[in-house]
Amino acid sequence: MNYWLVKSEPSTYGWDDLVKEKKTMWNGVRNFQARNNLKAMKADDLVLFYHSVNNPAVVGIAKVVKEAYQDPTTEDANWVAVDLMPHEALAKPVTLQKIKEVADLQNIGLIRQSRLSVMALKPEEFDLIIGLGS
DNA sequence: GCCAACGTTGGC
DNA sequence: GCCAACGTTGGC
Repeated sequence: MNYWLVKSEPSTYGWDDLVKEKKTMWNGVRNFQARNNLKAMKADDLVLFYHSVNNPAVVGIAKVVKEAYQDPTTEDANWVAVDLMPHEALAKPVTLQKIKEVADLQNIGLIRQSRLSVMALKPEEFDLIIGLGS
């Protein structure tokens, strides 16, 4: 079991949209590092859902339902998509500000590489963030 | 709205 | 293959 974090701008596609749709195709990733992470996702892996730009915060937990396949929005075989569904909403959002206050979370991709849109989390990092949101 | 960080492109 | 220029992302 692996743990991940994906970012989305709520104005483009937010947690509420995912809950409403029950399932979404996570596509449009055009960055090699993020792509490699998408390819490494396995069914049932848990994915923190992070809102960027407006009130940046982790707002929910999603689950991988379909592993990487060719991104249907492009002919380019470099790019893949996965399918995600909502797993559990966090009782309260874990803000970026909060994450920055936790010493054990200073090494996650979110902090170190703020522009990466799909990143891996260690199990203990995942648990810490879930703990902050419950 | 601004600016820093970073990825990508293109000239040489 | 290097590096400057440029575009995009995301925090503030």
